Amino acid sequence: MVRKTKEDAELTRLRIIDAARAVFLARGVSKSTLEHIATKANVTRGAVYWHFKNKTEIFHAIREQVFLPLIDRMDDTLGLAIDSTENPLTQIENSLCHTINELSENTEMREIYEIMMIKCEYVGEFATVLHQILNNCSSLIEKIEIAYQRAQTQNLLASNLSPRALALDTHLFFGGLLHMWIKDADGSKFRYQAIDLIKSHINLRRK
Amino acid sequence: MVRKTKEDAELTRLRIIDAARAVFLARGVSKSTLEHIATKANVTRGAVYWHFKNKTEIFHAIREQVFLPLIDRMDDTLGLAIDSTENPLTQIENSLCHTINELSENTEMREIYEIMMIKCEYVGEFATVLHQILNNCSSLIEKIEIAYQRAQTQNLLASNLSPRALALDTHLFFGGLLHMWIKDADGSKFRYQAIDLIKSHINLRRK
DNA sequence: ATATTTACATACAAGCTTGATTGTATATAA
DNA sequence: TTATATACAATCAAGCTTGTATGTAAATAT
Repeated sequence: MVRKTKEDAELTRLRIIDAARAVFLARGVSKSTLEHIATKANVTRGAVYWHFKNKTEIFHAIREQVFLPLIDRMDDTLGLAIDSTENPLTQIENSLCHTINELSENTEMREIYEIMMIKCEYVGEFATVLHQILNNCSSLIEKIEIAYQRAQTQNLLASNLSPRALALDTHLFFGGLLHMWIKDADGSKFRYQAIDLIKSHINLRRK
Repeated sequence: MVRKTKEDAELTRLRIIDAARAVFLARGVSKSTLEHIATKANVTRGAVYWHFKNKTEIFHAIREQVFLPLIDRMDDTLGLAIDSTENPLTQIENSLCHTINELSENTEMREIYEIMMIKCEYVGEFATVLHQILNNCSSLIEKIEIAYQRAQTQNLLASNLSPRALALDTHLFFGGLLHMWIKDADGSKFRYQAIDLIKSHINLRRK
């Protein structure tokens, strides 16, 4: 039997993506072969080539699985809905903690982050991804800044630093935390205290 | 003419390392060939294999060029000499700014950082490097913590966060900054304001 | 009912990379 | 002065990847 129904085909597409994620994680993107991926997905390279043009396309498919929903969720957790009533600083804290908790519980997301951060070389055609990352950062910073502006308006801030500066500092802190969280695979250095680190970071700003 | 004097041989070794740095930067470590490196260094693969066992050894040679001196310099700039009289917070600030300035001026160092951060896949034999990175971080954090302890003793701190928590926050901030600084190749997002970001970060702690 | 896609599997050609081997001219040690 | 180790260059065999081309059976359209 060869030809499958459309639903079956979509399943094999997902199986290929899942397989690619496992293979990328284990061998790194560059040293992962379409044959590796196909074998892991219990198909042949023919199937892979049918669904994807090449390895790069699979990579982007994996990336989109996690990073497309990411931005939207940020809006929620950062309380950017206008009628939000909670302490903005607490909202920032919760938003960051929420991401860490997601990473802890969501294996798929954790693996994708790990691939993007330490199992991938941003060179050639992958260099464009860097620009996407930079742009994501910009929009994230803006959203954090808005929250800090609300905090400032409500006279909740301990320092007289601008919301912009606070947002940049928070973003860089969290970027660093994510990197360390991922690299600290056994959890002994950063993972176990990530939530505390976030709370300290925010407490430093509370009046 | 083939056989060179010892000094000549050492020069070709350095030429190979320099070439490897350029090739790694341009093509990523995984897709860099010993042939690429040899050609760039104006030698044959025979010379490369004479000086290095394989690509991994070249990688480590490049890494040691920058990261071995790094730890020592940190001791200086962080003012860990006991007779240091300057404001500890200013010393931390200067230390971080000094690293950024080094990255700006020292092409070699900047390229090596870029290779290690976004042109290399930490998998297989490279995974051990992750542990080295984690350990480096630990010692760095300790040194920053000592400086914050001095600041606390001198009653210079605005918050009542522990020196440990402040050091971790600073380290994560700076790690994030380094990553963004490297990724922001055209300098429009982070590089141009890196020094200001550091000063804001430290000012947040000043009484 | 037949024609035509679809969703793969199989086969093939080409290039690339690696490691090993061999060759060799020259420093350097004895 | 001679022997040997050094610092490479050149060659070779083997395997691995990739892209493409072709085959094919079943689903779907007509």
